[in-house]
Amino acid sequence: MTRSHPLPESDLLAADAVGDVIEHWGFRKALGRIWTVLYLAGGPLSAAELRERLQMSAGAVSMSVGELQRWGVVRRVWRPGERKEHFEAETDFWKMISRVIRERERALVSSVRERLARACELMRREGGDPRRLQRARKLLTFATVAEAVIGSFVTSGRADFSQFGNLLTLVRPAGRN
Amino acid sequence: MTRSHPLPESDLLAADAVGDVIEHWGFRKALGRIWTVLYLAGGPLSAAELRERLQMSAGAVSMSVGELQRWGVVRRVWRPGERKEHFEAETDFWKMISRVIRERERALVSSVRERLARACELMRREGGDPRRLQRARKLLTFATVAEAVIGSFVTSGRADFSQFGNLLTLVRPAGRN
DNA sequence: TAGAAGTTTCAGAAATTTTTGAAACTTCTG
DNA sequence: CAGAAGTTTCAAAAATTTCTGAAACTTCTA
Repeated sequence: MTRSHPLPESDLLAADAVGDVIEHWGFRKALGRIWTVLYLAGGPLSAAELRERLQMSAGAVSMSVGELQRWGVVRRVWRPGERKEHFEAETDFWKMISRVIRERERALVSSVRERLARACELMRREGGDPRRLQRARKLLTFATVAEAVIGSFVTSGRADFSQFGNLLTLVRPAGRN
Repeated sequence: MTRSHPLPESDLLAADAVGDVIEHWGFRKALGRIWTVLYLAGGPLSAAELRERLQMSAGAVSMSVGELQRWGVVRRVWRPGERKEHFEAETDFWKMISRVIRERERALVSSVRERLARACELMRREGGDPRRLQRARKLLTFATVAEAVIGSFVTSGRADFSQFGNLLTLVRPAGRN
């Protein structure tokens, strides 16, 4: 049985900070806190330990580690002789970030691009003010560029966007830099 | 009085797509829809027109355009002879994006960096497993790099991250790419 | 294989966010 | 200056998200 283990202040601070980042990325704050506690722990913890340290219900821990696993951010590990499941944090930041971008950001931007394309097509057929269509096309171009940038970011494994400089400029009005 | 003007399907499609992007960035979906309607309209619209086209309450329109103005994404324009206020969309994508990043993303990452630094400091004093401190420091390094990258992005006006390649690598484990 | 240990599920509770609608307020006009 | 037109504010309602806790389920052990 696990001894009581009131998370030290320093861990709380870090976990909460990471929680904010993760929330900003559209996940539940709890996911970020759990990952951080596992990461700082340096080794696998059981669901019960997480529960205890983060004061969550059994259900919340179960759902959260489930989601974290689906995102490849936490792994389930088997400890010989232990009855409980244990969980450990993925430590490769790049792996985690690129996966989220690949699966989520990409899906969003591609869906947006598709819908904008459909909107342009509709407008074209409807006829009417050509400048309106022009503006819609500008939105579409932007989405297309964004998609390309994200794709390159994910596949190159590098945060080097310079090759897209001209495309980005394309979208911006003439002036400035 | 404004004639009824049921937003064409194409506009709805586009507005909703942009709404999703904006929601992803942590704003209300309605803000994205309003901006898009204004953007596609190509010229100023009154609150009543927005209200009508987007089927929102007077209060919601007022609050939304207020927020959009605070973010510099929509401007209030005065039309001589008109009693109503009118609003028009900012059209410089870069201006809008960089401002949001400057004011919001930056605030987040800097707050996170500060808190992580505080957590490291606490850990150092508390003593205990030095590897734990090491891990916390790694988080801090990452936040510091992220802050630098964002800063450069905003000030250079360019999506060129290449100069940070080595720093990013610093944070990643040895292997790969 | 009975039962203990551990985990997942999910309906409802709680918390949070967003919207409404109407009153208060402001600004114009005759 | 009275009142009409337009806008903002904000408390309460509605919608949405997240969490809880207990029952159902699974897996291991004796």
